[in-house]
Amino acid sequence: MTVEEKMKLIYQVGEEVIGADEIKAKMEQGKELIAYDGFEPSGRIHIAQGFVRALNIQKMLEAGIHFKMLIADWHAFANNKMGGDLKKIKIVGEYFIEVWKACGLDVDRVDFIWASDLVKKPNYWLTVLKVGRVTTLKRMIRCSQIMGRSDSDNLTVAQIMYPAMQATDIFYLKVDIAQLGMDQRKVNMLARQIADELGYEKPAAVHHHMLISLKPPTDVIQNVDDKLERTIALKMSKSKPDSAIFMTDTKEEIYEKIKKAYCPPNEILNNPILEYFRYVIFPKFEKIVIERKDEYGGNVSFESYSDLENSYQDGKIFPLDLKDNLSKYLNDVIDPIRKYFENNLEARRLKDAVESFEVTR
RNA sequence: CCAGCGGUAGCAAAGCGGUUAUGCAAUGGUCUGUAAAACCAUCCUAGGUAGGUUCGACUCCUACCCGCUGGACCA
Repeated sequence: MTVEEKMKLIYQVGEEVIGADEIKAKMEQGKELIAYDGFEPSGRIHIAQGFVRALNIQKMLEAGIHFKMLIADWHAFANNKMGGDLKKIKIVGEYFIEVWKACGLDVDRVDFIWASDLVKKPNYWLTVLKVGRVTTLKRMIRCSQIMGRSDSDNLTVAQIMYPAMQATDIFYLKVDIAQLGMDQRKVNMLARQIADELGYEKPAAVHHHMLISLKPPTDVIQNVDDKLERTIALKMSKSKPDSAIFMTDTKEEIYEKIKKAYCPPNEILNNPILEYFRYVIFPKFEKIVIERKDEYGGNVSFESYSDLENSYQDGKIFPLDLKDNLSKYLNDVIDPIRKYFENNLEARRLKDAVESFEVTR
């Protein structure tokens, strides 16, 4: 695979790529690049964290990039997830890995690294302090966005340390590409900025798109000017069941949530239904068929997302037809995962355990 | 450690020793071959915790817990 082809894959993953030249240069030198993502094991897993995440990792692997997945158990602990119960957090972490396996992710080619192990490395905490030394408190607090908090929240000291840990993770995992969601942008930029000063490799950043909530945007969100703020305000939320499709949703739940979802006719911006087609369905199926009754125009098929988008914008597809077909495809995506958990005893035990836990925000 | 102020439903925010706060969210309905918007209805055990006063406490008193602000101590 040529460097150009690899870069193309990277651009498929990233809605934003920072430091593309740096990535390219390293590839041309023949260096094996390391990318990473991290996640807080915190309750349920929605379709973006599960299925879409697996697709993106697979693409990075395809581009010949070594992928490390940091299971941020200590971060989740610091952020009061699962009531701060590390045992539960670990079980949730193991469960997430099972979900990715079920999604067909080639887990043998991914390095799963637990934060609880990483923090034992020599001088990890010294590096956290070093990050702290070169970062003002205000800037660190602004980074609280990465853990789903805002600067107006009453943050604990552990939460203020969290971004410093995450920057340290980037350095300790020897990351060339920080491949996380748009919501993680602020730390990645911090890490880029301080890398030279602290004597670490400067990471490039490939930020993937955040799927927007199925619920309609409120006026408050509409009025937010800052692009990043908007993205974060609009994203799906684990704590709002109707805002997202979960990997564990039943067929009925999928149809119901999609039916209730926001979907303005002819509108292609901020339309969650179209987003699902773009980011979930088209990457999985080369061609999709919108089935509908003859009286509404009969079946139509599309080979690319942009064709579908154009048709929708022109009013050639009625929102409900789009929705019902989306539900069908989503169920096709999730059904094998359901079966995996039904048939695999160990996976099922993890899932049952996770579902018995009370989720804390 | 001390003082002042505060803690009310998922969130925000009032009054009141007895009689519906309210807004947003949520849920149901009407209207559209979806959703949204609009309109109507619903929201069940709201009152930090434990006691006390009282016929009756979210409201008054005491203690404790938590938060905010300021101060003291230390340096």
